[in-house]
Amino acid sequence: MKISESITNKNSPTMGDVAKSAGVAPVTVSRYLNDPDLVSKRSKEKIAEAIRQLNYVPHAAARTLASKRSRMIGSIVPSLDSSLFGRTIEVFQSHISTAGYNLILASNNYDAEKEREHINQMVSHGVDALLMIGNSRDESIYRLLQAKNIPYVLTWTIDSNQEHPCIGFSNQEAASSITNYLMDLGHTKFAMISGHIKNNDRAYDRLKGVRDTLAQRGLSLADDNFIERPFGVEQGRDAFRLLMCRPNKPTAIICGSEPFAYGAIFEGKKMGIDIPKEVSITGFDDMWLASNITPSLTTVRTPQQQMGALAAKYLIAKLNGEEVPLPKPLGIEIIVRESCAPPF
Amino acid sequence: MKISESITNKNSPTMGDVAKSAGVAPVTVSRYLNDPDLVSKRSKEKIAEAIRQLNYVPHAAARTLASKRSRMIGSIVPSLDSSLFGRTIEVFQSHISTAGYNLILASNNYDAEKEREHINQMVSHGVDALLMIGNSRDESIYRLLQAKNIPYVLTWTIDSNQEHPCIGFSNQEAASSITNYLMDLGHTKFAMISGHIKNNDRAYDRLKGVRDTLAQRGLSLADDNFIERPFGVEQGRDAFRLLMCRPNKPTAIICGSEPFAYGAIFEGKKMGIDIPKEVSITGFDDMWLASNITPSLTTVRTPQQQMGALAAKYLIAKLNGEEVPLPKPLGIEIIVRESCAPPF
DNA sequence: CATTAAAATGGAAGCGCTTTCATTTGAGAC
DNA sequence: GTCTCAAATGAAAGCGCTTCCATTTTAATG
Repeated sequence: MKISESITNKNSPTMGDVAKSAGVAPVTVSRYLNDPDLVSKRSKEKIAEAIRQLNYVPHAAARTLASKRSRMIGSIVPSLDSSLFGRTIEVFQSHISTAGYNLILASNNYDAEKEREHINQMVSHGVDALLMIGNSRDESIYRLLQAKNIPYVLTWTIDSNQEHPCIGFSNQEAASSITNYLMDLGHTKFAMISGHIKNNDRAYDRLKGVRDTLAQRGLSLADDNFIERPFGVEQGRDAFRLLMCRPNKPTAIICGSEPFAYGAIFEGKKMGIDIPKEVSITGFDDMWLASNITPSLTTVRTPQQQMGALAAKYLIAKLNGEEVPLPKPLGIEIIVRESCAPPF
Repeated sequence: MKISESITNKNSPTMGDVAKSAGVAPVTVSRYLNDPDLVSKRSKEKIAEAIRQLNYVPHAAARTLASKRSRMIGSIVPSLDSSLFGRTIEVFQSHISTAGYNLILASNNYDAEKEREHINQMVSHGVDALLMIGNSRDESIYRLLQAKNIPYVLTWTIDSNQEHPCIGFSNQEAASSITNYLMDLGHTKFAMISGHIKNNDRAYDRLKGVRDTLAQRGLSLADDNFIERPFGVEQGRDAFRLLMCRPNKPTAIICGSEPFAYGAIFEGKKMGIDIPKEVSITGFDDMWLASNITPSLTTVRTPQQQMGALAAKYLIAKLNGEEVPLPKPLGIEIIVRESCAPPF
């Protein structure tokens, strides 16, 4: 598309202007834009020329109002501070953009009330579909979306009740796998560093996965070995120090989010604690640092980009009126590296 | 705001419905929404009640069409893959959200043509303002925005010609500072790992900063000591290996982007090259790893979040019709850590 | 060349809101 | 009570597009 200079004063040219200039009716221009097959070759050429000359840009709000389709898809993420959701969103945006949709994005800083407000605003803006992270939100939000007939999809989670379409993986299973892996190595004294459980089903499920799996072999997570913190490397450092200064140290620390694990490893180095000899550390997500850090991090690889791509495909298919099967949970994978060893 | 269930069928309630239910004219409801001071207390109460009962959500597209204000602000970033722009955007979004604006976001993957398309779409969507990164784009884009009277701001850059409002810092000066710092340490054999220069004024300016500053002391950057790569840790590793396998190794490597520096440090460890004894490494941006990595990274701290906040403030003031002075360049700061030392 | 169906086009209504301008209402001053 | 001015309200137009339905044109066929 070319952007040229012939823009008149304040007022942008409208479809009517294009029509006049091309010698056709406005409705023909509309068809040219929305379904070119309905327009003759001759008209097509004249219209194309007029559009170029006038530098016409269709008025999306008017289209939305008339057609009840905004060609916008909304998304609310908990944070853009790490690249975690950024990677999902980037892929998502790229896919929907190819299909002619725009992304309207908000970050809610892990605040449920803010999320609700953002969703409301997005509904008001007439988003055609919505991508959300996780499944910790009020029922009324889903009801609103259903009432307004807005397709939506939840990522980073699965919905065991099959009530909502999810493109994600089982956080519980993932946590379970990594717990089993550590128990297989011989660990019995566990700790977990986790994000805040409240309003965060991912964190909650991971905790549950750890607890249940431990229980299956008669173990448990002592209350003071479960540390809740806001996400971040520094918080991981703090938690690690707290844990390792205790008389009864854990031999394995499961981190519910990767930055915690990085923090633990950094702090271990500073404290002169050998990882994995003295304590094993696991991460969650497999971000780029995991393979580069020393010791490299044993972690769970989550399908960050795949979720973005599949979520986009799902929603677009839905918007095209196709019958889409409820997506299946995605697989996760334990990436074994150097940060874990049998307890000494 | 409460989201309740009483939504009728397909059709959402309109302002007319609210008006009827409240026993006032639609226009009064409009005033209630846009300028409540104009409405009597009695009407206010009735309208509030009606809105709650009907679960009315204003139709943003209709508002946009009628008022010529979309309450959306657009932004195009080169990438969301690292958290670099994510942090700026997160703060930006949070600020504009407080002022009642929504963010419409696209990532263009460092592709100029994609950016142009996205801008066009955003203009079409009637964004009230636009945030862009850097200053490498066709003049016609600026002309379009000016013609449409859409305020915009460029971040991560300054505009020496004062043609465009920028909230940023001088990449050239920043690069110059770090080069001087290294020269002061005694280095004479320099290399640089940089992102692709084309369509990236930030990368270009940093290179220029290095070259010019070197030249001031009679030094220069040998052509094959300048390595251009896509951004990323792996690329940093590759470039580092390439550089350090040469007969005539550099003693200082300036990285135009932080992930390159991380890659260099990781690869240095793998190759058994001592940083900073054998070679000094500098980064650019001061992301969270810089202080945690071993050796910790001497780098330039860029005001990532400040730019987001100031850009939001600037645009909102502009949209409120206030006279806003052209923002001044932001300061940068060299953060000295462990990754640099005098050449041996 | 008439006939018919399909392709291409146009007219008009209306999406849900804001804007402009006109009118009504209320409060205070004399 | 009457007058005045401000506050509060309303009626109507119209933002730029799409949708629905009707009409015209074209191409295909006997």
